[in-house]
Amino acid sequence: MSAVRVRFAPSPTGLLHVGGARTALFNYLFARHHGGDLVLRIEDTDRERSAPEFERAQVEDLAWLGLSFDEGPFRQSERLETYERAAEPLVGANLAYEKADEAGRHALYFRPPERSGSFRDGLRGEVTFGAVDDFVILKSDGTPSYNFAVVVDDAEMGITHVIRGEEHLSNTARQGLLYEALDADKPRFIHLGVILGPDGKKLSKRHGAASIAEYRREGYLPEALVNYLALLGWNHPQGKEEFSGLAELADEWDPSRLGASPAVFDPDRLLFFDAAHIRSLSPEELRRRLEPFLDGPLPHGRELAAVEAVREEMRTLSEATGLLREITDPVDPSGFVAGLPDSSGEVFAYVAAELEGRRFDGVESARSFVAGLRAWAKERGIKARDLLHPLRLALTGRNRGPEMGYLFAVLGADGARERIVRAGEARLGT
RNA sequence: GCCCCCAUCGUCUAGAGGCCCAGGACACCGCCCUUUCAAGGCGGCGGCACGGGUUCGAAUCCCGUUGGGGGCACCA
Repeated sequence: MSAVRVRFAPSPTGLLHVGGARTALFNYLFARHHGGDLVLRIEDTDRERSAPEFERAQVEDLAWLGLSFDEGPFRQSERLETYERAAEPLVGANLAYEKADEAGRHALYFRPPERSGSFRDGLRGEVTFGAVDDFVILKSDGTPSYNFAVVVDDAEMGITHVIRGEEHLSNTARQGLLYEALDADKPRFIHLGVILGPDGKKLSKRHGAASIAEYRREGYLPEALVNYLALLGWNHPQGKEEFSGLAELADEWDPSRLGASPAVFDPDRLLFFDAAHIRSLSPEELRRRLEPFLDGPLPHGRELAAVEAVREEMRTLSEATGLLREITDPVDPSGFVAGLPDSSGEVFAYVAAELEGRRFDGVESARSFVAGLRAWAKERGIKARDLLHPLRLALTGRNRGPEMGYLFAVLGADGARERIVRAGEARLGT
């Protein structure tokens, strides 16, 4: 059996979408699994709608996802003679004819010898069809039609497996007829179920953030998107659902686990995977990824502590700024001092004194400082709650947030002390 | 209208005749852990679209119905 060769063939008429990304991903994984090649082909035969910016943007998004190609990009717009040449034998065999429309434009039509037939789909078995009409193969502007260009290219490029969305099922009938007329070997076809929006219709711009670029901007991790998309129409033999990234997926990929049903895109589940992948990053790596999403520098000298402090709660990178602010925003103690327990005065005084001249060397040292405070409180007969909750309020003004150790580590001993002193003063003032 | 595809919890899915009065994950709810939120652990809610067959036995096979989706351009 010859080596596997697959392709991803987007048309540059818009941004890379979730559906396209998933098709690209499955082609990539299929190629990797079989040790074959993945070809990138740009289907830019629509002169009106195609634009180089879209091609660039899509290539960039694919790269961002980590999907690399072994060959290409090939552009159909640069292969026009190939299609013209391919059409000649069809004309000669009387299987193609020219016809003009009302506007006087002359296009070349294909007349299939048979109007029905069948092809084998990798996920559905034999698909039979009927009622194929004549269709255009060369448009009046000299560019090939989609169905013709695809067949000529897939044949010429030696594509062994065509993996694409199910919306192409009816095209495959036409293309099959073309392969036969051209006397070319048909590749194997695998049509993935379409991705649906929440309303059950094919996912599109109407459904909101459906472009990969947009997910990138919103701070989703490419590995999370890949993880989520991989599970749309595919599953792991042992039911494994969390994959660190493309490398692991490629290792565990098994094409026999593909399904043919449509799947509804679920933003909640994507978010879950994103949060999980964020939590699995090291503080250093997360800091690096966070860079473009922050609106200012991280607390100087305490950058990694800040990253760790928000890592647990973050679901997308863009949430980091807000979460960080919840720790570092200035605090106005007047709002909460009235509700503080009586022991707070003693707590604030003690902690402020303990903080004097101290330095935290990362999260661990802040944690052991907190452990010391706990021990002291226990000795003094102060409940952990009456120690930590007033402190949390003094430090951030909020009654929710990351564990206490992070707060000290992010604010620093001096910063924390200042806030505690002010809370203590505000308390006496009431 | 014509052609085609699909059909298990709200969603993603496991299930390739007995292991299933259907398992996992997301979401949701509750409990535990915890200074709090989140994470984590435990538990709950919730599904084989319907009708006929085939079979000792069907979520699993066949037929039909219904439902949903995709496609029928000189767009790809």
